[in-house]
Amino acid sequence: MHLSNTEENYLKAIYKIAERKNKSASTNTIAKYIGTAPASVTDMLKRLAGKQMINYERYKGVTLTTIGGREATQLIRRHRLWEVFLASRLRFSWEAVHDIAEELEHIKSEELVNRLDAYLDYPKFDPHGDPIPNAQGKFTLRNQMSLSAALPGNKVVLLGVREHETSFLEYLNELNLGLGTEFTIKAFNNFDKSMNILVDHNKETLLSEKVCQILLVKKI
Amino acid sequence: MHLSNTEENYLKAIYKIAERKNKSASTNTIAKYIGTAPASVTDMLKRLAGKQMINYERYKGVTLTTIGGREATQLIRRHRLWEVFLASRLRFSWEAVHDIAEELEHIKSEELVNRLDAYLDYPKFDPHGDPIPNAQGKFTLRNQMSLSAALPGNKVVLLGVREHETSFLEYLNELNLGLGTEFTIKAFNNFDKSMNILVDHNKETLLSEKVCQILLVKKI
DNA sequence: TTTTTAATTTAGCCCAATCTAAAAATAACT
DNA sequence: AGTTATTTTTAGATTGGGCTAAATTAAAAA
Repeated sequence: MHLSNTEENYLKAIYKIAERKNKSASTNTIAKYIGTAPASVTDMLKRLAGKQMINYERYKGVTLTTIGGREATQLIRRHRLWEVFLASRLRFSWEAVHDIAEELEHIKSEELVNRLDAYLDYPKFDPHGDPIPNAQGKFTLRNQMSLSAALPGNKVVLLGVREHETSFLEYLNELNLGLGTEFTIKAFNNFDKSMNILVDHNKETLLSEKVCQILLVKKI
Repeated sequence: MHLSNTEENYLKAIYKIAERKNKSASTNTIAKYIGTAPASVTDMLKRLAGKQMINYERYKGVTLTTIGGREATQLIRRHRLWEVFLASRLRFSWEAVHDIAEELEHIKSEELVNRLDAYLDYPKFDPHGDPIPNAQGKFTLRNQMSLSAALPGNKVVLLGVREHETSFLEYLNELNLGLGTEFTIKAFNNFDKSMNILVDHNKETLLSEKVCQILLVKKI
């Protein structure tokens, strides 16, 4: 089944929304995610339903069908593999890879993505710590939790981020926080749910609640 | 100036036609090259003229403007660099790289193409022997001639091919002819302008006039 | 339960890129 | 030069992907 770039982007959006909210994706949510008018989303949902990619019933929100889910997973696989290529081979910084991979992910060649996978040595995680599905669509799971769930005194390592926006990643760079960075939680501030952490032995940093929720860590 | 993939393809077509025929490209020629109806070409030519990419006058054929030519050259640069990547890094065969590079060439990022160039060590020629323009758009020139111009007794090396179609390249593979292959011209057959060549010391091969015109060689 | 608000869909329009059929301009022949 | 053939352009339609404004349905509040 041939899908246009736009159709693929809708499937990815539906997949990600469902993943986050853990339920069917609504027209409005999709519109906000893609950045289009809700009316345009309705049109596209009808098309995707016609191609058996989603389960669509008027006013009820949508879910991916089996083949729709497979398409979305493969798209994510391509996106994240290209991110690894851009970061590890072309030396792009982690905040630069996302936008370029948004274009590269639409290149249509099974052979290409599998050869790229092999060339990169079958990486399991992308430069933001997100798992890369294998050719069968299976994700590698890992012990990780939101930083919000960690406690003062815990020593943790940063495994991933839930937000890929350039400005956010640049902010983390300024704080010397990158994948693999280890730090200690010095204090939890109950009134605003912010945290004080110690990264380099030399300076203590304040992280807002929002940032704590975005960071994925593991206790060490 | 933003150009759509389609607009870029038209510029590339005009560039290649002008290169071959050494004059302005006609509507019909472009239509045949792109594979669309002449009427569609006329529409597009008006749009490209509006964007100052071509010099267009009704019924007169078109030529690229300075900026149109620069766009075309950069597109060719991207195409050929991706071909090198696919062949040298991902181990694709020379007949497989063209179609995938047709998609990759449209990825819009100056930074990407320049980093790719560096990663590949600034290659000067692609897997079909075509020269790769540098970041300034300059092509590397080389002493080469069509095999048709070589004479019996000459020993030559294959430097390039003027035709990238999969089936043609597969045909060359069967004849053990690849870039860098050395062979001797045993005979020129005047009645049909075909040639007998000797590749591996073991077997003599007949090449038709058409094939001889397509192959680019250098005397050794 | 009725009313108000919010979400969703329909209706009608636009632009890019294509098409076919018909008209117009140029080129080729006799 | 005049007629025919070819090339190119115009006219009008179609499809994908989008829009706004208005209508409809579902959800929330009174």
